Amino acid sequence: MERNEIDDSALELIASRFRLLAEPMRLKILHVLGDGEMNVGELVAATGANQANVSKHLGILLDAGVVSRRKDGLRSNYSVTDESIFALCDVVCSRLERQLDLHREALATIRQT
Amino acid sequence: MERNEIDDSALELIASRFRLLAEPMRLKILHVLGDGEMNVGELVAATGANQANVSKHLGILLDAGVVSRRKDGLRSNYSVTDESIFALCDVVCSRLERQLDLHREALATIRQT
DNA sequence: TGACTATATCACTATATCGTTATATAGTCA
DNA sequence: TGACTATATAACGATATAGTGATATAGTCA
Repeated sequence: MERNEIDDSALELIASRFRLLAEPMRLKILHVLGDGEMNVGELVAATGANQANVSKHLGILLDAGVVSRRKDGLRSNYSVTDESIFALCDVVCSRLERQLDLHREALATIRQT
Repeated sequence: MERNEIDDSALELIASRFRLLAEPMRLKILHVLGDGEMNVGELVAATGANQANVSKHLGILLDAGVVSRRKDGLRSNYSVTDESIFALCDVVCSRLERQLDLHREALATIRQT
């Protein structure tokens, strides 16, 4: 492997991590789970989504190792184990806010000329 | 809007930011652009991808405000304007490395028992 | 045991988007 | 002007995946 060349499988790995967060519903689930452990029923109520859909997304997050599952009788309790998720969202939010600020400034500048 | 409820359009905005980085080819282009401004031909050579494909991805990155374009005659020179991209990749890479370490440790533990 | 409940999974449709070929656009230079 | 070049765009097939209704699975409790 050449220096400064990037391994395609590494790229795919990184991309798949971002793909995980590229769905609004998964972001919503993770945000809700930020308050602490919750079972599927509670998540369905909190997100307003279909039970099958919530379960599917939880399965995807579980496979990726972002959340963990604690079974208790009929219930499945999920919680976030990968806190770096929140760091990523913070970076994105800050950047988006800054971008909006810049646009606002640009508009103001145009108006006053 | 309720407190602690998240606006769906905000979720979509954040998700779209992650979606931008959820493609190996775009990550490759951004990584190459990390070394400095480059035109499309150079990027085609550096990535080994099809010209139409590189142009399309550059267009997407441009629309998102992640890169900027400086036209010079026939050439289009692109450069990264949103450095937060690299911060995001760093967080993901660190986390992936850590996850691999944990798996390695787990395997080692099993072996020695 | 049998009715009931919570969750996971299956099968399916709808949609988004990647990569590609062909072509349009626009700048350069003889 | 006309041939040539660099980039952007259009059109299209292939693939991935989100959301949904139906159903399987497995635990609970009378």
